[in-house]
Amino acid sequence: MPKRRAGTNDANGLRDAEKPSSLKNLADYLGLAPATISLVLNGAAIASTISPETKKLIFAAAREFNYRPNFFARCLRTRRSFAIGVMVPEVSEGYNATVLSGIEDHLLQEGYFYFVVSHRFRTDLIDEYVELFLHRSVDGLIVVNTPWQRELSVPVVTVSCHHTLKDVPSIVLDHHVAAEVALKHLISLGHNEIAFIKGQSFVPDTEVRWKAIVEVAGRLGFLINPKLVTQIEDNSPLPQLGYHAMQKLLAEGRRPTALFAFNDICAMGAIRAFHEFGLRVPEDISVVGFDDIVAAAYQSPGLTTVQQPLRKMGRMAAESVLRQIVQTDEQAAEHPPAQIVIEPELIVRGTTAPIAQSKSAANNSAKNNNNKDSARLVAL
Amino acid sequence: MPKRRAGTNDANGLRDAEKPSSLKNLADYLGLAPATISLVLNGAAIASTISPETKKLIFAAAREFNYRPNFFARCLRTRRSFAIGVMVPEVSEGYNATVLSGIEDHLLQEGYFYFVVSHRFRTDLIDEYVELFLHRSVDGLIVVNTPWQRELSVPVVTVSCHHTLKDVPSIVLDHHVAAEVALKHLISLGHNEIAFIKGQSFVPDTEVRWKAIVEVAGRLGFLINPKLVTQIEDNSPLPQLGYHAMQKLLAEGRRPTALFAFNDICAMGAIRAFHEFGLRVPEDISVVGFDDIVAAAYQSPGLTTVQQPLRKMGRMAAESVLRQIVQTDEQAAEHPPAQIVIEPELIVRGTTAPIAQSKSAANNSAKNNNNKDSARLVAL
DNA sequence: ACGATTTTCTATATCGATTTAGCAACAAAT
DNA sequence: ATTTGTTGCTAAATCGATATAGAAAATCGT
Repeated sequence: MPKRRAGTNDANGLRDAEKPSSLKNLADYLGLAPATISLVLNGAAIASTISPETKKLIFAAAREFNYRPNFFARCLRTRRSFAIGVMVPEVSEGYNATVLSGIEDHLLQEGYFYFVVSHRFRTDLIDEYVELFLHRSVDGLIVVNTPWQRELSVPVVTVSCHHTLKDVPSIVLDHHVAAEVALKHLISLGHNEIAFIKGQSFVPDTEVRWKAIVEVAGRLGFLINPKLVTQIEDNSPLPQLGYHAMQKLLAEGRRPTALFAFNDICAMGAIRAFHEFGLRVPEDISVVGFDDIVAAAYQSPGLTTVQQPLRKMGRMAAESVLRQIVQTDEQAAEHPPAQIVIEPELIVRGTTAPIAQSKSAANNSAKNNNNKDSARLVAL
Repeated sequence: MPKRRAGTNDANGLRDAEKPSSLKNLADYLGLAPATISLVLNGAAIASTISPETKKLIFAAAREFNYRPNFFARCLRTRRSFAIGVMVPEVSEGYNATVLSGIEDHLLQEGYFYFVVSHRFRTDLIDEYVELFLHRSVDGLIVVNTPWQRELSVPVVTVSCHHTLKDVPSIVLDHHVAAEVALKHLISLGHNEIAFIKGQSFVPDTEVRWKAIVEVAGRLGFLINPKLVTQIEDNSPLPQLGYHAMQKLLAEGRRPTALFAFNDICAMGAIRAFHEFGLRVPEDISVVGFDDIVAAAYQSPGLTTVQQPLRKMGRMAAESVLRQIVQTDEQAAEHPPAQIVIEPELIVRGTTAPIAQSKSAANNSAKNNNNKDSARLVAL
């Protein structure tokens, strides 16, 4: 049984008992060794040999003084920071922000914090930030929507990066399913002159998605007209990209009956271009976006789009890094990390309609609920 | 001059010279004391007494072995973490994400990282996260768009929190100017039946903004019709809020000629409601949003809105915390922290038009460039 | 030639925890 | 009465840097 000294007995003065915020002070106060307290508070195996009364006293004192072990001291000793580095092209972009929120959900719930950096597709920054992360001893890394080919000394998980590394798990969308639901939807509405906007070449999804579209089109017997395929190139999330792409196409005299855009943002820009050419959406031209960022539902009419469950993807990435981190500690390479393929879903809203629809309604939003399609219908 | 030992001489074996990643190893390699190296690499004042040749050797070795002081050891000793905690209601929401990107810009540039947490307006989470931040020894805190009344032991800066704390600097919008530009714009277009959507009561901007509107309306001699004022209450960033508010209003038989919404998101929801009631925007009803989130420009027609320079506000917040942090080290309370008031700007796009405009154009986007108004005109 | 400086570095305590090896005291077993 | 085993704890060595007081060697002044 430890002999507790009154706080006022302490050489340093009266109110000493009021501030044992370090382990040492707490130990002094309780008349125990720091080691004992640490052992008990951390629930170490050996703590089972400590007498229950002592434990009770320790817990009581810890609570009384609201003792929290110094984070850095602990990190230094245990080599764990309980921090994850997250790399995105840009925080303020809807896609990344939504993935982030999924990541955050899980990490905070598990007691981890995360650092965010935005590289804006500058490869020098990507490398630099990796170094900074390692220097901060993050316990793991989540890389979102970023060209990536590195294995690191800490666990890494990627989201939509399409790398070829064996030991880096990745979360990716099933782009074949995506292409299939979108094309089938448009084809079933009677569209055969479909324009496509491809993503920027530095965006990892671009190539994979386009290959999937080409492959699926072939399988469905749909002919892609190369004249209707455009690619955006600037590094900017702005709808100008889609706007200019479609302006150019229309100026060339092309008149597609539908558009399948690389993402919702350029779909919105494209719609603006259509309006300026006097084309109504969806009466004159149907538009399918990609991602289902929050703004997609805000549009009127709401944007029909291929939904990526971004939040879920972020959450899965977080789960995967944490799993690897714990695994490293316990049984290394037990479950080999794998690629996780996510199924997208077509969200049919107001920007798609059968070809050559009657020219009536400007008030269209309530109408297309009749679309018979395998897809889920979403009110707003 | 230090006598350098060859790495292979070392007791531990051959390739020892290849891994002096700790100060001690580096010291062994150079035949110097750790203290010497630390002093030199940190450019301490006393390092000026160290011979230039030795310094050169130290720098060379540090570069050769890519030496980086262990972050935690350093934090433990210096009581600085070079990390800032950032608290937002929700990362994935456009407003916060944009502020975040401004914060990030400046922090990373200055060698700081940041942790993000989303509290979703749960006051218990707000308190809990503050504790976690303090436990992680963040050097400062940036609190965005969050009810806040605490002073802490570390520097805090708030963005749009409207607290009354003397020593916590805050970045806020000038809501009087905001109300003025918006109301003047609508009034100059001939609107006198203006509907208002107020924000949720738990959002700090709500009350301040509404008071400003009332005050400015009075000054302009504009009569606010209480029957046209609605308030959203759910905690959800979704446009449903604006949608339902306007649905209800229209169902009651009210027919405002314009709407000034609390934010862009509910403006978009409101527009959806107008469409369903067969009202065209802007021909039948004008809409002014607030914030100018990225999606506002994507709409067609583009949303006329009061722009908050969110990114800049984030950047200023970051500048302010860092200033305080450095100040604490040097001359405490030299420049007393202040409230920084930011001027908003009206961005006129396509959702506002003169009252009783001819019913022509569905194709309206290029039109309103003729609006003579003090506001900036934005193409897309 | 001897103390006083200056130059150039070093020893050591510290930051605050974790963790392993092991000590003391007493009970049980032989 | 000695060995063996428990029970209940502690000492001391880390983790890797920083910072202060001061030591050893070289230079200088007289």
